[in-house]
Amino acid sequence: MPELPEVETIKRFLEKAIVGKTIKNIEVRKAKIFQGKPEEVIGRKIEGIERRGKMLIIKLSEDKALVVHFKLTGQMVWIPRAGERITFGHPIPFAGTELPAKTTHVIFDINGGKLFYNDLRQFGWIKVITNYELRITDYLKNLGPEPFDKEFTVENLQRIFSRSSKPIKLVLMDQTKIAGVGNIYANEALFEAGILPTKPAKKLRNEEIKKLREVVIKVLREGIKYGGSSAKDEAYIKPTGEPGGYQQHFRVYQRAGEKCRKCGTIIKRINLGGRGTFWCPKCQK
DNA sequence: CACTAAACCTGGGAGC
DNA sequence: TGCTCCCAGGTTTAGT
Repeated sequence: MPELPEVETIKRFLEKAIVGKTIKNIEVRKAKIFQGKPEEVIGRKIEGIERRGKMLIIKLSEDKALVVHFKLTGQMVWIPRAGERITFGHPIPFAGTELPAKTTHVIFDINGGKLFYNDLRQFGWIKVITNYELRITDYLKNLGPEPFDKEFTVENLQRIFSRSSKPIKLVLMDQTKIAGVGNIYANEALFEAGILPTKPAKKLRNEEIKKLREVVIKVLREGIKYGGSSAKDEAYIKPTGEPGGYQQHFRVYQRAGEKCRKCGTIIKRINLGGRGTFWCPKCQK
């Protein structure tokens, strides 16, 4: 799912919707998704929402936090309590259906409304951890730099790329090297940079690395601006229940057989590292 | 060590 | 209708 822009969209919404409120109850409908004890969370106040890579972190009072990974099809939908004044967003109950849906696996009862965790393919998870574990736990500690942070420099990327002969697309998507870039934004960034997805990372010229850094930031910002990508209904939607809009702007992703928006050449598709990989044979070298 | 395929799940859509 | 196959915003693990 959700890559950096989608998780960031969820983060920004939840900051407005639930920070300062208290978790009154949790209903766990699928035990493997909620990893921890509900009683360690019930009664705690939501103090802040953070994002690291593709993970959402909900900071709670008394040294606890929830870490959420949405994987491919995780969603969080906020439904305000009846009568609750809605000051932003326009909640649509899950594209017209009632919540909980059959894909709803965890329900947070929060004063002011309910937060639903839906996940069609059930790959995602929610972990309850302490702030200490937040600092040392490997799935957070081993992440590479955030594309919007100051460590995301050309020099760092030169070092990272020079050490790998793997296709550049696989390196872009390696979370231990760069945090938050997934299949959609890797495909889109490589098109914008004019670089073949299969080009070995160590063969990128300095000019290409400089350009790639810029367009990674650019496509992620665009994704956030449009509220993320909702290429399919059952995967990512915004916490309001509405789809994101970035799929309208895809340059190559899932456009195999269609014309390149820049030059008209037919977009190609191959399987690279088990993932659909799309590119324009004329614009990307 | 590097690379690939399978696993975890539930669909939607195309083709026959 | 229905069957088979491929596809899907991610990551880990087993196998070569």
